[in-house]
Amino acid sequence: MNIGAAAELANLPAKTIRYYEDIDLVRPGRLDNGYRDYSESDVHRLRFLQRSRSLGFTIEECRLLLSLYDDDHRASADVKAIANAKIMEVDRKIVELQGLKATLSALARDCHGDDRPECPIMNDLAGEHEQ
Amino acid sequence: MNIGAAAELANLPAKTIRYYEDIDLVRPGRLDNGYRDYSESDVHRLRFLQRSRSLGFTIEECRLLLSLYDDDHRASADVKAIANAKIMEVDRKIVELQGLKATLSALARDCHGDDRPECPIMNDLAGEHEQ
DNA sequence: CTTGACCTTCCAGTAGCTGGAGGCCCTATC
DNA sequence: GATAGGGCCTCCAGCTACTGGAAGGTCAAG
Repeated sequence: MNIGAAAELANLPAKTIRYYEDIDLVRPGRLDNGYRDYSESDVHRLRFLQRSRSLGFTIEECRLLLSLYDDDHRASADVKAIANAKIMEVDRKIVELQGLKATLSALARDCHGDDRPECPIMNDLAGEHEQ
Repeated sequence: MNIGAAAELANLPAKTIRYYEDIDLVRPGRLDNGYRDYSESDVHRLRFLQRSRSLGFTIEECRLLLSLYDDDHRASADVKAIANAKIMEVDRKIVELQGLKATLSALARDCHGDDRPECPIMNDLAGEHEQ
């Protein structure tokens, strides 16, 4: 099948699929006219990629996950370890963003938000704070 | 003062400061030997930048904030609007990450994590799910 | 035969730096 | 005066994960 059809099935832009081929994540065949030709299993890999990307895994993590996907003798513990590492990473990010939000909210709360220049937010940014 | 001293005071790498000059966020003078020469007010701008960046503002938002910083007749409402927009953005991101975390946690919870290949995480990634 | 949709490759750009090469400047020490 | 070190300079490349666009080949329909 052509790249357009594969893109449809995998829910990925064709551009992205070509990119994935560039970085060796998927290797479709080629037709005589030069068009890429995707098999069912190629499409499975693409769907796997779009799902793992949408879950926040980086390309390199996806590469690792795909190799486990291909490995009949994998240990589910290895997969779980990757997932747990990602969960902790996501969690750190959440905490960081919550901190940001708290700081910004406190600043915004104290700002009159009128037509005068005086502004606690500006004061903070301008250095009225010791790191 | 030299870039090294400015970097120290602003808590930014010298490389980053040169980059900020490249994109016209700060314009230090030059000494006869070609070295950049930072004034107190340059350092204030740099500190402003590092603080706003650390609060999650993009470079373009920092540019806008700096222009308000320079504007004696600014309305604090304009600053507050920028902050509020950022808060909402951060909030959206938090919600997204919490969703990710929930999905990943559910998958990890159901995975035995032993030496056998069977794995609910892999099953999910492989498409045993209808979007 | 032409039109339009689809496919191809290749180049460039996004955000915000960061690393490194190659080379000049400055100060101190021998 | 020579040399060693550290700091400074510019310029180029690379990072992540695509995305847009140009220039051109292919295919099916009318």
